[in-house]
Amino acid sequence: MGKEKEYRSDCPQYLALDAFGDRWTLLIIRDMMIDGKKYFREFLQSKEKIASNILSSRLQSMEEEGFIYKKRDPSHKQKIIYLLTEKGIDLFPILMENARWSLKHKQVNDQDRIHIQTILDGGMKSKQKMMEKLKKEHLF
Amino acid sequence: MGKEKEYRSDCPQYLALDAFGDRWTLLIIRDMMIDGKKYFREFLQSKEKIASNILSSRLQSMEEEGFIYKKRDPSHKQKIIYLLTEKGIDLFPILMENARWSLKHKQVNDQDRIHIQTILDGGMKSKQKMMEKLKKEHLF
DNA sequence: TGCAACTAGTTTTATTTTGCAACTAGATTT
DNA sequence: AAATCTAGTTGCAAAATAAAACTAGTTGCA
Repeated sequence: MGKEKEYRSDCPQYLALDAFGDRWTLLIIRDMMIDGKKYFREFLQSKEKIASNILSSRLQSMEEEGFIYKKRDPSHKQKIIYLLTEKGIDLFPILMENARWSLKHKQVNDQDRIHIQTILDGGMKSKQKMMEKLKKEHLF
Repeated sequence: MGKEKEYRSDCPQYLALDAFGDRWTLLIIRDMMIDGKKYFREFLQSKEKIASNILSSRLQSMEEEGFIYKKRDPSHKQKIIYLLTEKGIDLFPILMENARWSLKHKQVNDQDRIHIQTILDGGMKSKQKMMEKLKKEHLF
């Protein structure tokens, strides 16, 4: 991992998008944060139907970027558990702002609308609570 | 524009990323919101050096999505002014959360760091003020 | 007035990313 | 023992982005 990544600029926006601005990263983070998914097979089953080669590639990049880490499942030799790092958990506010925007401008399904609205209605307190919860579940 | 866009899911995250999750949209929005750019040539000159065919294509998509609109420049028959709609201005909080994340996790240039930190330090009030300013500048 | 520089693109070709579907070797379940 | 599961891998196709050259018209300036 001696390869230094090349950047087109050092602007905050560019650096953020460079880290997680591909088509799938935030969707995988959502699967982990909102739906509690942690296995490769579970991510494959999301509604958006990511291809396995793309999932494999994204998970690797996300690990290299420091958003997630891998753990063996003690109950099954083949199963890998994917967990969020603190850096990954720090993406939660971005997911929330994305969701807020969608609630205002898109036709969102009712279940998600209620769930997201509940978190948003709780303000900063609610957001921090969710993040603390994620830390408890993911950081060992 | 009778073509109904197809969606892989109705999840808020997916709908948001479908609308602005490509490689360039938020960078162009940044150019408009943060750097006050409004002409094609100006966008071409950003540090990330977008290709003109990509810029042309993205601007069209952004207009179709309802983020921006075009206006003739009264002083020059060829010049087109690109302006943000309210829907586009509603992307500002997302840019701010992206920037916050970068300030924490990436090596951001000092000038941007100071500017972004100032806005973030002002909390909700500061954010709303920026958005009101954008509305005054862009909505006619 | 004529030419250079400018305007928002457009075109062509190349590269990268994503998509689709089938496959793999090993582990677990029936 | 065979079927099903695990996290991938592979090969090819489609879509998005990248790079560089080009275009027709407008403006500025000598």
